[in-house]
Amino acid sequence: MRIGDLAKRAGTTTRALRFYESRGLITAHRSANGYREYNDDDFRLVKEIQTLQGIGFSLDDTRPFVDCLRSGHETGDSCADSIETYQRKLAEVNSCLDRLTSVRDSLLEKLAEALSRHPSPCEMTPRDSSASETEYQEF
Amino acid sequence: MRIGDLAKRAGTTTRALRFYESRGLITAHRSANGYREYNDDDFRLVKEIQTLQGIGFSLDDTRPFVDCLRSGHETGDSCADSIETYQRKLAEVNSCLDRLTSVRDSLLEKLAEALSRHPSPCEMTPRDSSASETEYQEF
DNA sequence: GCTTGCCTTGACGTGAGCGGCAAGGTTTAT
DNA sequence: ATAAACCTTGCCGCTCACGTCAAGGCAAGC
Repeated sequence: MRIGDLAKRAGTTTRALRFYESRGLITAHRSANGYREYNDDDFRLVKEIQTLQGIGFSLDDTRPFVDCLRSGHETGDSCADSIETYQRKLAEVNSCLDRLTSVRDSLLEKLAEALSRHPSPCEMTPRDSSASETEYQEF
Repeated sequence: MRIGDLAKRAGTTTRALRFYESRGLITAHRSANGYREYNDDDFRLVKEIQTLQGIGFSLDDTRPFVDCLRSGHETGDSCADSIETYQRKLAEVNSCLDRLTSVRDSLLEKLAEALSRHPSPCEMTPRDSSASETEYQEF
C-alpha cells in the first residue's frame, strides 16, 4: 500500500509517516515511480510508535522498540534495549510524579494562605466548576 | 539600578529581563541615555515571576500576580485573578498527576509482561542504578 | 486535453523561554 | 586616547513533532 493508505489505516497523516522515515524509524521501499510502498509489518511499526507515544514516549524513545520489531521479534519490547527504555521512562515518570506532588502541595499551601488573607466573602465558587476543558499543557 | 544590576540581584540574566519586558510583565522607565532604570519594586516583580516559574507556571500564568503587585497589593496573590490562576493550575496539576499515575501503571504492567516473556537470567541490574541524573524532560 | 487526486522533495512555521551574536552607543577608568 | 564594561535593538538558534504551503511529477476518469 502507499503512504496515503497507510496513513488512513493507522489513523495518522502522510506528513507524520514521512517524518518517521526522516528520523530513521520506518523505511519504505519505492515502487517504479518513486512512491513509497508499505506492507503489514510497516503498519505494525507505526502502531507501535503510536502506542508508545500515547504513553508519553518521545520518538527517539520508541526507536528501540521499532528496531526490535524490525529485527524479527514478535513484540517491540522483546529486546534488552526496550526493557531499559521502559525502566528509564519509569524512573522519569516517578521523579516527575514526586515533583508534581510537591508542586501540588505548595500550590495548596499558597492558595490557603492567599484565601486566608483575602476572604472574598461573596465568592465561594457559586457557579459550576467545569474545569474539564483544561487540556493539560505542561504538567 | 540598571538592567545588569537587577539581573545580578535577582540571579537571572539581562536577556531574561528584556524578555519579560517584551512580554509586558515588567516595564522599566528609561534614563536620559536610554538605559532601563529599575527600583526595588521591579526587583519584587522579578522575584515573583521566578517563584511562580519555579512551581511550573508559564510566563503568561505569572501575569495576574505581577499585575496584582504592580497595582499596589502587598502580595502577588491578593487579587481574584491570581486566586483563579492558582485554582486553574491546581486543576492542571491534578489532572496531570492522574495521567502520569496511569502512565506509570501501564508502564509497570508492560514491563512486567515483557520481563515475563524475556527472562534474561543474567541481568538482574547488577550495577548501581544511578538514575538521579534524569533531568525530567517531558514528564 | 483537462481535472482530480494521489505522490515527491524541500523549506519554513509553530510554542516557550530565553541564549548568543551583531553592530553600535555610553560611561568610566587608566 | 583608549580600553573595559556597560547598555541598546534586532535577529537567528535551540527542542519536538509534525502542519503548511510550494512547485512539480504521475495515474486515472471524463
